[in-house]
Amino acid sequence: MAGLNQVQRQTGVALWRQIADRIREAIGNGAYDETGMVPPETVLALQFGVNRHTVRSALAALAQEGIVRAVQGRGTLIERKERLNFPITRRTRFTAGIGDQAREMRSLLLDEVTEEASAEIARWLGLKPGAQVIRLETLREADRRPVSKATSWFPSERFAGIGEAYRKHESITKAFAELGLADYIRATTEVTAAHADTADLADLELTPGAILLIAKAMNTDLDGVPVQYSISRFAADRVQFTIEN
Amino acid sequence: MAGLNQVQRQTGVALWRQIADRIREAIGNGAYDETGMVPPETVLALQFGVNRHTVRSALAALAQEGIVRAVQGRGTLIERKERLNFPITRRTRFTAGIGDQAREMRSLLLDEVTEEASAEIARWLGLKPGAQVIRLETLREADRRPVSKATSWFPSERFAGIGEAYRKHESITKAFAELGLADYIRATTEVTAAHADTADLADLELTPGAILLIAKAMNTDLDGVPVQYSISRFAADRVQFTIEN
DNA sequence: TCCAAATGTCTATTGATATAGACAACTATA
DNA sequence: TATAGTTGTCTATATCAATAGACATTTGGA
Repeated sequence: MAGLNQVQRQTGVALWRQIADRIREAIGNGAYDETGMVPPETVLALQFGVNRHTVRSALAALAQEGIVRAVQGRGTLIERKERLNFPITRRTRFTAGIGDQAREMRSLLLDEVTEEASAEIARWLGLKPGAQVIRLETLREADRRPVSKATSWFPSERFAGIGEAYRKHESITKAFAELGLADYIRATTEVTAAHADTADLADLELTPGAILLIAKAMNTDLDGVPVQYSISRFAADRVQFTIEN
Repeated sequence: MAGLNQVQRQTGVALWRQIADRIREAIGNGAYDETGMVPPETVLALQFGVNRHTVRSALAALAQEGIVRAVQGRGTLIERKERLNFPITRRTRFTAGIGDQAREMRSLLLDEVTEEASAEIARWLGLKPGAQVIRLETLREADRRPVSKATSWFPSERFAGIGEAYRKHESITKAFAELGLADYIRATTEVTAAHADTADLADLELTPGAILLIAKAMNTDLDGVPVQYSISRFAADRVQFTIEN
């Protein structure tokens, strides 16, 4: 519980938002698991050193997100807490990696575009700048809650029709298989964190100030030839990455 | 440059702070590298759709952080942009990993405590709960800028005196070597992201709302016996992790 | 030397944020 | 069926955040 009662003033971040962020994280970390409830508003106000109304603003925001539900006379109940574990290995696959952590996994194809590779994409895929690549915009959900949004690039020639295959199977692995690539390997992953921009806020159903874990990944076939480069943006309060060496 | 002009109102995060965060990130991503300057205030105000005074608040905050410096009549110069790359492999070592990305690396020992292992720490280190462990609190700096703050636990019996050794060498690797452990391996790393709490804000010289990349790591000796468990908190706008498989 | 372009400063006004206090409404339980 | 404990609602006030406009000051180049 220590470290929870820390908020700062005049920083451009409203107190109610700082408090909402702290409570959301505390819930995710399993504090309050014994009671299944958030402490009373008066107690939280005392802990954070703010007025009860300020705490109420924070709880209202969390209720809006569906994380808690206030019941007059009883208290504020915790509705949902989840943090998926996403292992990163040579054999990283999104759907299989989530496995039984969610009952229902969905992968939606938002957009498919054939375009010329930028310098960066060409470098990652080992192509000449300006070579044709297929770009897929995808959204992944676990139990109907958006988990990540990804942009993926594929060499156009080798993987023509991957968009259609992905839409059908809702899986990169199966789409690759349909196009004759039976196996592939995660070569590199770069992880950073940043604030969500407006588009991500909307697609991932987040609130401003929310954090994204960003994974830039390159997959190769068994011969080491790049087959996919992707930039995935994960809602940081819903996932963690695990790297096993 | 796309996606830069996105701010939201009435979210508990002041516009000037949202704008400051976006500009800081844009600088880190190498936008503005051609000129070495941030666009004029009037241009930024137009891009973000806010008043020029609001942009000035954002730039004032960045100037306070030492990232930009405004010069009347000329413009706003970029003073500093850095994002260290931190590779995560079986042979992950902090100091060697940063390598030549910084001229000067420092590792400070803030605190050393011998305590009983919590259930979680005992599990990670393969000890019985309540076994004696040594906890080190450390702060790492690159070119005098704090990069990460870490809490590490070691089996007390095997690594008595590691605090002193670390203080002397400013390196876990060298401290291990002095205590007879010539080599070790990074077994697992868990990566999450969260908002910085007050203690981290102070130690890492961040502003509220700042993001941390959090790496929970376990190192073993060559026989697979755990030798260290650590929780490191990195300033997200100063680092990225790279996982090579 | 002048002028365009940029940052610096000031005043005024509006809306969002935070505090303060009082009381109503509801729940569970003694 | 009281009553303690909790959330819900209302009013009032002070401070911060954002907009708006005007003008000063500095720089660099035509």
